[in-house]
Amino acid sequence: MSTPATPAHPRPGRPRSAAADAAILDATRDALVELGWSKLTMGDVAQRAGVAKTTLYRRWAHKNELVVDAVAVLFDELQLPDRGSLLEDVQGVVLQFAALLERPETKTALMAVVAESTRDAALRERIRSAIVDRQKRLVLLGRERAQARGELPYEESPVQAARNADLIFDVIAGAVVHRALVSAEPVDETWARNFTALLVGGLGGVTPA
Amino acid sequence: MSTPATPAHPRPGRPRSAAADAAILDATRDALVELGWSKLTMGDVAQRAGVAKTTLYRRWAHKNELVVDAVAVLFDELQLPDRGSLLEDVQGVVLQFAALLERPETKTALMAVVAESTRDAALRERIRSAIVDRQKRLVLLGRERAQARGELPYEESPVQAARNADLIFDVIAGAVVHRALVSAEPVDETWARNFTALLVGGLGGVTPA
Amino acid sequence: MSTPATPAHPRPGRPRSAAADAAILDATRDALVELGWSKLTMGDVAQRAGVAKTTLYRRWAHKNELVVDAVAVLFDELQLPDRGSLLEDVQGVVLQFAALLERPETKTALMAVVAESTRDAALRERIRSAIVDRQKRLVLLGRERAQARGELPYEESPVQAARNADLIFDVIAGAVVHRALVSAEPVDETWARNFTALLVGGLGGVTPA
Amino acid sequence: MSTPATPAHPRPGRPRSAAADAAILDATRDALVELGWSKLTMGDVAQRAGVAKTTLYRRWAHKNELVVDAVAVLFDELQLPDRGSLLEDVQGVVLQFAALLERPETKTALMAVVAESTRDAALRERIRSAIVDRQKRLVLLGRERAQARGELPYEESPVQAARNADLIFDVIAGAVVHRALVSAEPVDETWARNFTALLVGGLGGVTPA
DNA sequence: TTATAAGCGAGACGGTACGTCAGGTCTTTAA
DNA sequence: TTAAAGACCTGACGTACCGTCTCGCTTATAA
Repeated sequence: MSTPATPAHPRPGRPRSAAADAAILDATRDALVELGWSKLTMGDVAQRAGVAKTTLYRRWAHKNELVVDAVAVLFDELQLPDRGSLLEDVQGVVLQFAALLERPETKTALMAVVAESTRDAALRERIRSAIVDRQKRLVLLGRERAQARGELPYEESPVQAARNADLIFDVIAGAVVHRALVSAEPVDETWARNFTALLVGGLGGVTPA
Repeated sequence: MSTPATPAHPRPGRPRSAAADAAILDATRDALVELGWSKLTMGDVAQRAGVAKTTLYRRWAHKNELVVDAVAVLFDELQLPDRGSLLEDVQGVVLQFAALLERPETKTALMAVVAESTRDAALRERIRSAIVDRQKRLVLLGRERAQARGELPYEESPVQAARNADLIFDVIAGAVVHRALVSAEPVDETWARNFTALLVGGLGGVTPA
Repeated sequence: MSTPATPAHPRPGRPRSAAADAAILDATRDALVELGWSKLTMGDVAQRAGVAKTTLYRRWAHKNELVVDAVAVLFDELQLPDRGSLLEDVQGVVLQFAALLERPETKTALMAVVAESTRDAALRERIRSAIVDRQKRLVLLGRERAQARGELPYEESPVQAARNADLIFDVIAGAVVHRALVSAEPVDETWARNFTALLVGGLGGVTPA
Repeated sequence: MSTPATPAHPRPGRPRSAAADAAILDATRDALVELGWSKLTMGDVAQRAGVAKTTLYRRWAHKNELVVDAVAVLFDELQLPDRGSLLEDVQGVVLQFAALLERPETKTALMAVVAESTRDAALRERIRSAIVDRQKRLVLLGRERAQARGELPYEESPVQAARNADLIFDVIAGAVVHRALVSAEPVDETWARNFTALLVGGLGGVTPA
């Protein structure tokens, strides 16, 4: 997947088909929707993509890496619309994230690759760089806005700021994932409001609807 | 797995071996430690347990159900020691939960079965009844104590109380799981302290170490 | 199957059910008709007979012995009606034997147990005593009649007589079995006439229809 | 098993290994010798041949077809040496055939596949084309020679000639098989002489040693 | 009347082989 | 060198029967 933008000396032989790459990733998402993670097979993906198995393996050595790449792009669609207040901004991103987790591709794939990653450092790194770290931007942006609005104080040190962002990311992402996939309950407006209130106000100040 | 307490008329034929049940669950945990979820095979578990494959399949039709049952009992070890304050109680259970997730059996298995459950309602129900619902006791007990201590107000209605407990459970469990397995960062004393502070005080009152 | 007619001192305990014996043999024949030799299973026979597997195994240790016993009785139905001449007598028994081999029970079972017997001396002996030797009576009777009619000379010695009977038995039985099962062609009146002519007249005098 | 002589456009993909074919058939014969028909397993054959089970199943769907093909070639070794007279020629082929049936591969396999063929038309056809029909050449050649020598008359019609050959084939093959496998008695010089005398001279002219 | 002993139906049990399927690799021909 | 096609090896799958066992129960004879 490391294609140099301008190859100084183009490698000899037939060049790789860019169309194949796209077809494979599309086919992977389709297969995830239809079959789910555990019944998705490399042979089936190759067939859907109209590509030989060798072509697939030349690009992705393992099913889990293929799925991470196929799914990662979906997470980049998440946005943080400015809705005027920290509370509303968080609520908005929670609902967006929940909607993403409702899609069958992500629902079945995310936990599966995370599970695999507990025994595979390379996969863990790929998930982190392709998905997790990229989405921290939402937390950073949200905090910036809240600080600009005066809803949150500025951190005293960059280290503390980073640590803080990580913590908040784990809390928001973790809560939504747990509600949606483990508890298997809907993440609707009500839940999002209650969660946001808890997050902003803390246990002491909780006053759910 | 539903053995009536007092079978009025015991079923005919040779009864199932209780020893086999225990041996299989033990073997499953061992295999999880050594091989992880994805490399665990039914045949291997049977062999480790000194049991025929048919004996295993007679009890558990699928690998994921077997693993849920094998792992569920570990979650029952979680306890909520009374450490004097809500903050310290939460911190304590967070660290306990993190320690549990550090164990190779649970680390590799939990996310995997959750992933499978997204396409399998029966499995989802089994996870809920064997693991999730059983651990909500910790939230309920913690809240009770905090209310007795005057740290938290009493809920106005039972419905609200239940909804509230579910929310808090998702937040705590979700955050710890996300930190430990997705972000793959250690859940140590410092993190636990920061998280607890956030949970109790909310975003506004966050003052991490 | 060696139950003395009048047991001097009947063994203690509950006696074996004679009904079970009959039910098992009937069930075996039924199963042969429906399933054929290779798909017949001990468990299925037991079930058809309304009998536990243990009851079956207490009587017959192996499927092949059971089948020999179940089928042997059918061969005893063969008879040698006196049709007036050696030629016609042979012809008659050939057609009878062919009809027996057309029955699905025997067709599927006979060659199968013979095949098994090539590696199992005990089975070989059982086949010989339960089927083969019992049917030599037909040859002996036929020869007797032919000799009485003056169609055949009397043998010079008992040894030669026995050897001769064995040979003729092998030729008749072998030819019919080979035609019916190996060549898989019908043993009809025409064939029986031609075969009989060849057997009686020899290659030199063959004048088929 | 239908390999076109000159494939105009060779099929795409890796061609099947001819070495695998040979190794499998050899392994099958070895396994027949060591284990016999009923204990021969596809997995074991594959292992002996140093081939994956899938490779085996790609060529032979059933054990019985595999065995027919493995054994058929042995029957092609039968020859009809010119020993000067019809009587001696028949005697010679009888002994050869008996020797072939003494080999453990054929002894255990022949009756077994015939037994299976009673319920499987495709197998029946395979046996006929691979074994039975090919060996009728022996009868045809023997008759030709005898007719040239003036020992046998020429048939009046081709139909009659064919029918006659089939009959004689069934009688010879049937008698030898029955003697060797069903009666389980040796086919030695003496028996061969007696049988030949009976075949040529008929029951009336029988004068065994 | 009560042992004692075997038979019996039911079904669990440890095994072996089945035939299939998926993961990856290798070997063809064509581009 | 890549690509498509498909053969190949490996290893797990879940099932079917095997023949044995362990239950609770029945049915005989002998004490």
